[in-house]
Amino acid sequence: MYRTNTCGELRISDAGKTITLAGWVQKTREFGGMTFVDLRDRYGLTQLVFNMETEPDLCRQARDLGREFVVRATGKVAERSNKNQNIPTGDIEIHVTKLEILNPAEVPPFTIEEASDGGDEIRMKYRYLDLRRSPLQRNLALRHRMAQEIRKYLDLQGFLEIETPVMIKSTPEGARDFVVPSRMNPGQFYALPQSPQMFKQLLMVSGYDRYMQIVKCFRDEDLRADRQPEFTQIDCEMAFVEQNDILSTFEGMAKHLFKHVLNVDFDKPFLRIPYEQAMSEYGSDKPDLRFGMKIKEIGSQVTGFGFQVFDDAEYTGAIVAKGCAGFTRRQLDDLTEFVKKPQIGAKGLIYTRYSDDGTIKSSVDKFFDAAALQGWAEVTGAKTGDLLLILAGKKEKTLKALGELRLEMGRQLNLMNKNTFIPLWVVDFPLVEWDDETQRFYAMHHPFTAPKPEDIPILDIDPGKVHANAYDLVINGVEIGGGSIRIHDSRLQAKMFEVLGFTPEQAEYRFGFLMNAFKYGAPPHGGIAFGFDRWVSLFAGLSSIRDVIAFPKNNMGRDVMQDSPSQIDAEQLKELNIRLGQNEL
RNA sequence: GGUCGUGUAGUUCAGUUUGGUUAGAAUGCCGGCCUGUCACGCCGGAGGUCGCGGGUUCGAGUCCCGUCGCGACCGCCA
Repeated sequence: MYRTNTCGELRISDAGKTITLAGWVQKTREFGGMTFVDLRDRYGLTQLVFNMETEPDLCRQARDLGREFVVRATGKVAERSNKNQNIPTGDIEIHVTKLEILNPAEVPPFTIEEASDGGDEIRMKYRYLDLRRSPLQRNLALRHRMAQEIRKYLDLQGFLEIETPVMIKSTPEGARDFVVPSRMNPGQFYALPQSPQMFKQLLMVSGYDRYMQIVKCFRDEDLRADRQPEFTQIDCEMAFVEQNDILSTFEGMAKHLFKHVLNVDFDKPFLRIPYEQAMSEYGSDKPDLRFGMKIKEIGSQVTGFGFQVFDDAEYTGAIVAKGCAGFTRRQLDDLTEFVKKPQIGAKGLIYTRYSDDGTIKSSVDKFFDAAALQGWAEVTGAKTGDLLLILAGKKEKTLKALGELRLEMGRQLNLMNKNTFIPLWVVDFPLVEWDDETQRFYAMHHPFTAPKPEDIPILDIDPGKVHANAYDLVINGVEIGGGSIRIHDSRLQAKMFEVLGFTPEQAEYRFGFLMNAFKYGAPPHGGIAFGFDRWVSLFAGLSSIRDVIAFPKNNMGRDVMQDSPSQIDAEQLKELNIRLGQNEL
């Protein structure tokens, strides 16, 4: 046997046993007469002891060990005279009788400990070293645990895990595709799937009425801390269901995960909020409900006083920051700067302080008297001691800005505890959105999403007003997953393509196989897909998904360890029938 | 495509506002001392194209222009 135990399991009850451990040297501490070595593996840290008086050769050998040497040590488990409360193996140590260096190591560029001294860049370059650290190992173990629990739950619900192809047909709708040239079919390309959307719908047509897959998806779009070019979805589809069947099945899955991974119970059903309410109350389609501070419309209260900004505004809204009447001029200026950033895009910020001493002071006192300001308090629910923050402008933009301001206040006031989880369903999304640039409607979810039956009559007249049977699971302001009931009627699907501005020929070229399939008895069906990486990072309390992916890419889509993407030889290009443009040569 | 931040020792950073002698600290590394450490301690040492290129200047880590890397965000992501 290579080793008899791991570095995390020995306890005081093992004292006296002769054991063999193998692992990495984390640190050596040398004294005149003795040497301590911390030996690490995936399971923990165990202290090895060498005594110069009793075993001088071994002790000298131990002193030559460097950080991250791979060693095997045999010895006797002994109770420590000085115990370490901080680690699980802190009551024991190993009196080593045999030490083997399995592999020496160069000095690593950063320390491989719980908290490394290395920054992101160097740790990404040496990802295999960073992955040795316990925070990363915990994250990947959490990811594994969650994947197991998901499969366990869905298996019990009768879902089949079915693999779908990775090389598929390119569909220009939605995100940009990554493409793969076909050597055997010169000039033609596969695409990597943005999701297995059409395949899972075909599986419904084929009668696999409960499908699931934990699957890689690929989107060639610009990245963020929570977006990678390749990412993992928990992809699911069900036949013979209505929206509520799907929501309750996957609410069950979410609760199962919370219970069995974090030991968090939810006794009540998740809140369900229509899209329009989410937008009007939180200025976001993924509201963070860990705190209130709802947006209140105050337009009718503030117009007609001769204040141009309000009088001309399509919309005026406010949020109440509880207990913030004491904000300094400096703090308010900073908030104004915040909302004026181009990313937020507000023209300015108006505020009213309802001070503890009863005085009311606003940044627009010239136009509004105390009675008017008191009226605002009544409409918004602002009390003595509160601060009212007001934005005005175009409705949609102003709501989004208020939503950002609300989140900023939530951060400043520490209202976002990462150990509190408030899940909700956002429902009744619009079916399509208008794009000014290309002068056409785009599917908000995807082109197979079913309109709400009661809205079908206005699909021709006013597509922008049609609601969809589409839903998102949102937890703490993070969109964890989303899905819809699908269109299973080929005539309605054809109508949908028409609304999206496809000619019948274009629809046939891109989606013909799906529409054909629907002619042969498609069951009513719908599904959902979850961003697995985001869900793991949420459970891990992290804001970047990179720390829950073993080998992630940076924000330019590069793997800085492999240094990919990279050029390929002329020979390979020739074989693939690809000629590069002048810029790339 | 855009906005912002950042790049100095193996590593993490200070120094840049106001240009001026030999660019510092901590940690890691190497050597010495130390028999109960576990962030060990003490003494000593090595270690720098200040991202790269150009410009201004008597003089540039510091100012200007360009460029590259990294990070965050907006657009984008059905």
